[in-house]
Amino acid sequence: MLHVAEAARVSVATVSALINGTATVSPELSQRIEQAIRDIGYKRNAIARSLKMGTTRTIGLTVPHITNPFFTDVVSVIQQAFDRAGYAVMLCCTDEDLNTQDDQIRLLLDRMVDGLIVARVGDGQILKGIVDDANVPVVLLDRVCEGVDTDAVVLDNQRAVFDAITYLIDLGHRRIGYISGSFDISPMHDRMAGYREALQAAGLPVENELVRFGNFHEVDGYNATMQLLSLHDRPSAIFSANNPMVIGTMKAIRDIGLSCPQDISVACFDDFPWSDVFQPQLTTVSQPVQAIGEQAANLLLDRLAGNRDAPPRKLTLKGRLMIRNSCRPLGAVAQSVSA
Amino acid sequence: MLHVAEAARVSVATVSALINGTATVSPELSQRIEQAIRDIGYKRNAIARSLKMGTTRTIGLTVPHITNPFFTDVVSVIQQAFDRAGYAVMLCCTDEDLNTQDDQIRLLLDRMVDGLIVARVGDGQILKGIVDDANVPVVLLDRVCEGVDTDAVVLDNQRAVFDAITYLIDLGHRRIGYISGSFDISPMHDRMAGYREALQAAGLPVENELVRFGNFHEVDGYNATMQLLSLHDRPSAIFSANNPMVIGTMKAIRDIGLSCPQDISVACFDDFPWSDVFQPQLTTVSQPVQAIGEQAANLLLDRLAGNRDAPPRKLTLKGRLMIRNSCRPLGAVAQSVSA
DNA sequence: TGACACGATCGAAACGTTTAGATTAGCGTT
DNA sequence: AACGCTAATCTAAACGTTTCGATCGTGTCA
Repeated sequence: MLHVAEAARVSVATVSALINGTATVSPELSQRIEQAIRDIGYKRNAIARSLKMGTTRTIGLTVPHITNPFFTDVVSVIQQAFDRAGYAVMLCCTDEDLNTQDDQIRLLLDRMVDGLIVARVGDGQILKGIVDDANVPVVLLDRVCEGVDTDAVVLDNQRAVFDAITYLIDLGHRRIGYISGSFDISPMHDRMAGYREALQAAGLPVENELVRFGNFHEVDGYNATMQLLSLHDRPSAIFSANNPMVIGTMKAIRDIGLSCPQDISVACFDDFPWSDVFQPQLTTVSQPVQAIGEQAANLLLDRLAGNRDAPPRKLTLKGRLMIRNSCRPLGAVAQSVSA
Repeated sequence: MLHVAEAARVSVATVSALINGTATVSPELSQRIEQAIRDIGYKRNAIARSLKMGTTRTIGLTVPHITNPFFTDVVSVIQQAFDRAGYAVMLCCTDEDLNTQDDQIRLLLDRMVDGLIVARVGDGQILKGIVDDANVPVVLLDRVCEGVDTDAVVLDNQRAVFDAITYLIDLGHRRIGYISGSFDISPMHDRMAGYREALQAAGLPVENELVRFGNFHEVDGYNATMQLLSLHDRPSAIFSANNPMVIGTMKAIRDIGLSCPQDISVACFDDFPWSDVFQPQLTTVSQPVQAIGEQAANLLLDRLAGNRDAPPRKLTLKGRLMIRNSCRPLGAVAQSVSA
């Protein structure tokens, strides 16, 4: 900018005023300055600007896994929204690991991001501590924490799973295996509650042997399914509480020599883009990824626009059960349906 | 830092020296400073540091679509690699749009990223122009441009498609439909060349009506497939040159009332994580995503470590044909195979 | 004892912006 | 002619670091 000012024979203040439109500058000087900018190929240094202004127009986004199609879609939507608003987004994947998450959030705050969207992992307290003393707005995505009182957009997980399990029960299933992620994040807690609620509403017992836990990865779904299928009285249906794990479920079913839905019905959380093309077409709980991403972005953009003092807002969206052909009717129901 | 210095009754220079280990500071002062840092909860301002040092320890990464599983995987690997190296990564999705890409690269350069990994879109010249006068190292990912002479990691696309098409020919297919992305990026060019080469090597004609173009999206694959299937003498096999488009292909086949592989064989570029679980299990060309991501990261990290003047390096990796059950033997071959 | 080297510490400039406040010029009013 | 007002422009400080060179004791050696 100094060079531009010299070349145009004006002060840097005038150059700055012209570039930012913060003051009127005469047509004559404007022209000289613009010419100089072109000649020199000047580009404003955003770092210096950030230092002075105290804002980077950059936000941080952390998700557990970008390869999980739910997060992939949400990240994509969020990225577009901030792109439109002239913000850059720094992406971090925490790999469902608490320490990684802490490091990455610190890395982002270090870099002076203006805001944070976090699909957190693990204990909320640590996150709370980190976030409290960095004074930036935070939006929680998909997963809330009790201790942290801030904007959030989540799904009505309990209701969504309730609907899915009730659907299975209506099909005649009585022993329904359930594969959960670990309980330290809210959705897994709520989804499990939906499972229990549906069973209880139908007067069915909640049997511990039918509930397995995994750490969100395909291999965890595989192992959990293997265990469920080895039970003396094995379930006739399996619900997987997250998307990558259901791939493990399908592989286990295949490896054990069974087939879906003939031998065992399967449903899961989170829709796949291709789920109605290949066989079996999985019945899934579809999250409104577009809305989730947009709402999260809007909440943060609103804070960034200056609305700092509004009380925390929590948006709860509804999932939708996408019924396809991976669950088959059982027993009496099968007959009445096929009749 | 000023406050820390005051609290510890030392100069800011000494605080800086201690924090960065750039000079020895006596145990006594060290202790006072560390205490002050804890008391105040001081965190170094990375923006100010960047301004002074001229480096942000941040890189930019642009891909056409994060929802394309190939890019999802590669992004994930790259993110991990830079995370390990203490770099943040800013992610942009260009949506296969040239203007968006230009804007985003400018946005990234504005923010003074130390380097750039680009899976470019469109004409290389514009990219070249932008990149030339921002003086940062650039690594091209997946797609090279003629004009731009810089580090790159790509696949041997021609060979990979040659192998896939040859496989189809060996199965007895003679009319093989081919759905390409638009030609302004190198892989589409090379993949098409592989298609032609395979046909010619087998003495088969390259028929224009069997080649369709799309813009990488599912809907494009759908339309292209509809056209191919409406031909008077329709192909017995279809190869889709990218991954999202093959979903469209499968939907078109379903909607038209045909089935794969009984009525028509399908193969495509890029593997899916779930491709061997659902039916039909797609035969695909699998790219070594882990290696691609790591190599790209390494090339850039090497430049960032100071190796600026080495000549451009171009790494070419090999794809692998994953044969599954979406292509069936035809005619005489079918008999000899089943015999 | 004086000269000297060395280690520890500090002062101040620099990175490239933004912006508050000062200055200047031009013009209309009284 | 003196005055004030406005619009245009400039000067200089500030943002929070890093780092060069200067300073100041202290101990060593001749």
